[in-house]
Amino acid sequence: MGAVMLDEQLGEITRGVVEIVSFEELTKKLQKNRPLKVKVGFDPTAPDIHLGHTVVMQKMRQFQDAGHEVIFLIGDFTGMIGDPSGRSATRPPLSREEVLENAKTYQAQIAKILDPERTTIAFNSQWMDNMVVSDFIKLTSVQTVARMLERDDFKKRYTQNQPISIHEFLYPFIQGYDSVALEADIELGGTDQIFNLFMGREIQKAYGQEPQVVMTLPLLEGTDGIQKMSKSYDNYIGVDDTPDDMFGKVMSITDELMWRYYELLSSKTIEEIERLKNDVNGGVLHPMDVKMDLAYELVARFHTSEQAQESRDGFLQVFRKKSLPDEMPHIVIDDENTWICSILKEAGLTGSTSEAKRLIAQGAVKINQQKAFDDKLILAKGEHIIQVGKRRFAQVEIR
RNA sequence: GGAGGGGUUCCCGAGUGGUCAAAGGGAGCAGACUGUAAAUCUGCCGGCUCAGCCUUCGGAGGUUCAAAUCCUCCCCCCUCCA
Repeated sequence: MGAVMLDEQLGEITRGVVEIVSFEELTKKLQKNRPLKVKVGFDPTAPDIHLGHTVVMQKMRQFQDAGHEVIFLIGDFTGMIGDPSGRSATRPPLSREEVLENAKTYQAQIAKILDPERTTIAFNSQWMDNMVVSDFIKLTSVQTVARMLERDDFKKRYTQNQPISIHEFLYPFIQGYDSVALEADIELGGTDQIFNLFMGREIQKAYGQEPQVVMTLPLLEGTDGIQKMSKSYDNYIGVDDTPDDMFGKVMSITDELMWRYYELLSSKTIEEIERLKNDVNGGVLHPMDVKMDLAYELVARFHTSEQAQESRDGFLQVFRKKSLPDEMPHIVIDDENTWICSILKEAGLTGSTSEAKRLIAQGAVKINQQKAFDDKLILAKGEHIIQVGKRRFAQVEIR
């Protein structure tokens, strides 16, 4: 590899990265002129890949394109024990079948970003299942309790009298040992993974391996704009979300957050994004239009540009012209005396009949474009369009 | 093993016998205003064909006309001591 190619590769690979430990080591590894093993771990309990994941996956893709080997490591071993990191709610352990099922879902979804031909999917149960206790104790001797308590979330919980169970201490060792088993050259992760990533280095050194280079990537905030995007906070946009959902969710983020999404998700360059920002601030461009472009780009990436076009049209129709969408769920009610609140619940427009009743009282329900205030209403036979709030629609047929 | 503190509705957190489906905040939802948003204001925020009823305050029993609140046993968490 020549000096020019190396520089080019370094530039691309380090773009958008928060921290690299260390740049010198990375350079040396790249000069080895062999495909490097790039490891990234994923949790098997939440098989839905969302935009937050794609930040690191995009980076994986760049490594692939540069000819390196990417290992998509599924932490099924820990998943089968039951990772308690949600603190109060101990997650139920997954069975082997469930893990495999989730892995399949992963495989289907990662194909949207990674090159499946050049992606190795690995499971850490492959080496962890057979580790004997004496070996495991030896592994844990690499680190001290004081060092473990330095970790941010442990420290926080410890000082706030929150429980920390022993096995939570153990997970970083397993993750670190995964790097030994895989002989990882590089490990990528979100900035919240720093501790675990460094653990990999320590453990590799203890096992006589050259320590992996650690690269952290920014965490994407969820649609609430506050917490990191995560399924458990219900603030995520999944790559498998329907085009309309995805478009709508992107449009619902704040103008402020939109720029963060541009930076971390869009294929636009920093300069282009700056120009957009200036134009919006200067009143040349409308923030809504800029947001729609982002929504379009993302839907087009994870679905198709045709679908992105359709979603945009549908969005404009519903929100700008305040007319009805072309397509909506269709449900059939066989009993013509069905209570309106039950219909709302059956159609999935509300979570319960109680909620339906409340929403009607608040004027949130429209039947055939007319606000309905009577929760005793009985719909006549035939087709009705029911709307709840701004974006929930259903076509109901009473027989 | 000992002493003390604690487990409340999605989250945080008040509540020590009736006025408690349970203060307050957050999140969420809806209405108004907008640009679909943000900010702001307002309302809702366990379920049920619903002016009534049913199920909730770690679990199981008990006392009482009446319990999240009192008693008994159990489970879990935290701190200090051993």
